[in-house]
Amino acid sequence: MKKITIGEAARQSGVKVPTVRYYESIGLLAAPSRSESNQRSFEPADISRLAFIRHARELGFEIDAIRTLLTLQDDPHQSCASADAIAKARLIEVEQRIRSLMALKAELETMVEGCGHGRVDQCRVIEVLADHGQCTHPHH
Amino acid sequence: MKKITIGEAARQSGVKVPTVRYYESIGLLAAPSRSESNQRSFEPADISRLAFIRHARELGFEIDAIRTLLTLQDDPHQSCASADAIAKARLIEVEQRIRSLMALKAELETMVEGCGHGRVDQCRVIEVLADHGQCTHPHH
DNA sequence: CTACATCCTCTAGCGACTAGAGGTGCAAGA
DNA sequence: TCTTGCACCTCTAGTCGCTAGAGGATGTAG
Repeated sequence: MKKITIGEAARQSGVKVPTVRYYESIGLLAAPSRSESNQRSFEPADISRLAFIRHARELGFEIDAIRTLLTLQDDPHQSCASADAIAKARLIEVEQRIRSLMALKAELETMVEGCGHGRVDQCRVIEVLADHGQCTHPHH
Repeated sequence: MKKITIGEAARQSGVKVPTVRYYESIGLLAAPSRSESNQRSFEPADISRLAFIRHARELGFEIDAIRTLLTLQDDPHQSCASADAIAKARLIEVEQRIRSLMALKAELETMVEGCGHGRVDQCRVIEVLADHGQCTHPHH
C-alpha cells in the first residue's frame, strides 16, 4: 500500500492542495490517516471522491448539494430520487441562467455596436447603463 | 429642495437601503449631506448614479469596472474607448459563460434522462459525476 | 402619547475558496 | 555533511458583494 500524499491526491483529482484541506475541514472528505511525521496519507477512494466533488463543482452544484449526492453515493441501495431531483433543479437553474445571459448578451451587443468610438457624452455604453428604459430586454 | 431619505433613494433606484450605505462606504457613491439629526439627505443625481450602478450590476459588471464607468460618466469629454473596452470584455465573458452553460445543460440532460428512477447503484446522475470520462462534453 | 416604521452605527456572516505567515520534514546534489 | 529547495503542516485573514442582526435614536400617524 503506497502512501498518497496530498500533492499527489491533488494532481490526480484535479483539486488544488489547499482546497483538499478545505474539503476535509468542512467534512466533505473524511480526515485521512497520517504518517509518522503527521502528513496526510490518502487512499485511492479519496481520489475518486475528490474527482467526484470536482466534477460536481464544475457543473455548478453547491457544496450542500454535493454533500447530499455523496451520501447517496455512499449508500447505493437508496432510491436515486434525490439525486434526480438535485440534478433536475440544477438543470432548471442552468436553463434560467442561460436565458438571462442571452438577454444580457443582446443588451451588451446593442451597447457595443452603438458605440461611435467618440467621446463619452455620445457613448451608447454609458447611456444605456444610465437609463434602463432603453434596454431592448428590460426584464432583468 | 426636498430632502430625499435613504429609504426613498432606495425605492427610486431599486438598490436596497443597506446596499446604498455599502456603496457609500466603498466610495462608489459620494457621502451625501446630513440632516440635523444625522440622517442622509440625497440629491436627484445620487438616485441616477444608484440606478446606473444597479443596472450595471444586473449586467454583471464588477464593482471595479463600474467604478471606471462612473469616472467616465463624470467626465463626458473623455474618449469612450475605455467604456467600450469594458463592455466588450464583459460581452466576451458572457458569451463564454453561455457556451459553457450550454455544455453543462447538455450534460445535466444526459444525467437526468438516463436516470431510471431506480436505486442509486444504477443511477446515471451519480455515475456521470463519478466519472468525468463519460461526459458528452468533456471540455470544462 | 403611544406605536411603529425608519433611520443610525457597528460587527459578523455568507459561500467557496485563496493567500500568506511561520514552521517542519525530506530527498538529492556539491 | 551540508545545504538547497520543495512539499508538507497549522492558523489566520482576505476575497467579493453584499446581508443580517444588535442596539439605539428619530420621525410620523392615529
